[in-house]
Amino acid sequence: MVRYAKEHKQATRQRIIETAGHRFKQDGIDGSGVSTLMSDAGLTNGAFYAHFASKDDLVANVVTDQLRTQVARYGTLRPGRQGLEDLVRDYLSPEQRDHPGDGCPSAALLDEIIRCGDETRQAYTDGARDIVDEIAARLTPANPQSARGKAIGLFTMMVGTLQLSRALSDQKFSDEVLAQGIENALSIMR
Amino acid sequence: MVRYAKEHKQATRQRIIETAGHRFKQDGIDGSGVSTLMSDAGLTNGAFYAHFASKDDLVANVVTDQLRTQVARYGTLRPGRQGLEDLVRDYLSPEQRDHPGDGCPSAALLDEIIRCGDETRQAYTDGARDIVDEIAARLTPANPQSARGKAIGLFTMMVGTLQLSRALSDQKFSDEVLAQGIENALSIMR
DNA sequence: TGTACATCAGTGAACGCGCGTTCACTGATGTAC
DNA sequence: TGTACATCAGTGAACGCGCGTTCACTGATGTAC
Repeated sequence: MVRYAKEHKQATRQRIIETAGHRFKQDGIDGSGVSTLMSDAGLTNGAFYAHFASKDDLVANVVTDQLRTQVARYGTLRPGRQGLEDLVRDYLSPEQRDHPGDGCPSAALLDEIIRCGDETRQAYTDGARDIVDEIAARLTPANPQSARGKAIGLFTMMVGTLQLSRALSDQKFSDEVLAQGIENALSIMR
Repeated sequence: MVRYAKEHKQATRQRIIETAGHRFKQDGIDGSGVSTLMSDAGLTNGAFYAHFASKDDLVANVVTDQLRTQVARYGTLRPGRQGLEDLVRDYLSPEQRDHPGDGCPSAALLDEIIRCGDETRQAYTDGARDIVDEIAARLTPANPQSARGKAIGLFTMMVGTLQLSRALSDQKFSDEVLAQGIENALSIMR
């Protein structure tokens, strides 16, 4: 009765979501056509609508997936503040800046998510909440209230710093922004 | 010999640049078509190419204009840290969040500028330098080195905070992000 | 074991649409005489 | 003072193109007997 392994279509769908995530972060959501996205996944454009109701539907799924991946990173870090410090140094590195496709979805897509539909913004909101919680949990057991405020500050500053460093065409200035970003992040954590 | 006042065409050009700035910040650069931009300025699409070589050319001019306007705001503030504090409170207000068309070009366009051509990114880089200088100048006469680092941190955090607050579909969370953003900004200034 | 059939993930051409851009034209204006 | 002309900011229809989406079809697979 089942001609293909029952995981087959699911796996294809997941592959589309992941390759689309990479492409969206690199070229933008508006800048990535459905044909390109499918070609990235080794398929042709026509198959798209067997997996998603619309491009918007894909976008919402990609945002969910990207933020889940982002949250999952926290599980792989050293415990407590040390792990957070590692994350900051990696996040605000020239490698991250120069490879947006492999990096943080917030830095790459935040502006575009603002103009997306409810489903996508809801998906982003849920993911952002989880990230803030993860950061806050590492900043304290002592004072949860201030930890949460600092977590928001740390997150927003890291996102803004990475974006600014990517926009600057003067590499020296860009490097300075990244380096100062690390200093400022560590200072917020203190 | 001159059929129209010699400032006439210049004034029209400036009007296009300003109305386009508003539209870009509201709907995005990719999301704003040339016909819409011209209609905003009270003209029809055909006249566009009498003023600009291409849409890219307009974008570069808009970015220059927007950042110049942003820098000019600093001249209207109370002197020193007090003026900066006023700016922070205004910048991270629900009004700013809910009216991107009238607000900060960095928060609204940074992601898209990253994917623009050299001319636009150069225009942004020059403007960002001026803004960082303005902020740094207000943070100190005492220690210029650390003031510059703090200025970068303040700027990036404000941009990231405004973007995040706009993306969140949960208003309570969004309000929290803005309020904490003010706390965090004042803390960096200290 | 072999053959006819049902399933369905994926194909690829086609659709209407809005984009950035071009261009022949208009019509209000100031100049020439 | 009046008329023919040159200028040029702006008009609006048209262009090719790539977008998101649709759809009739293919062909590899497992099932039935």
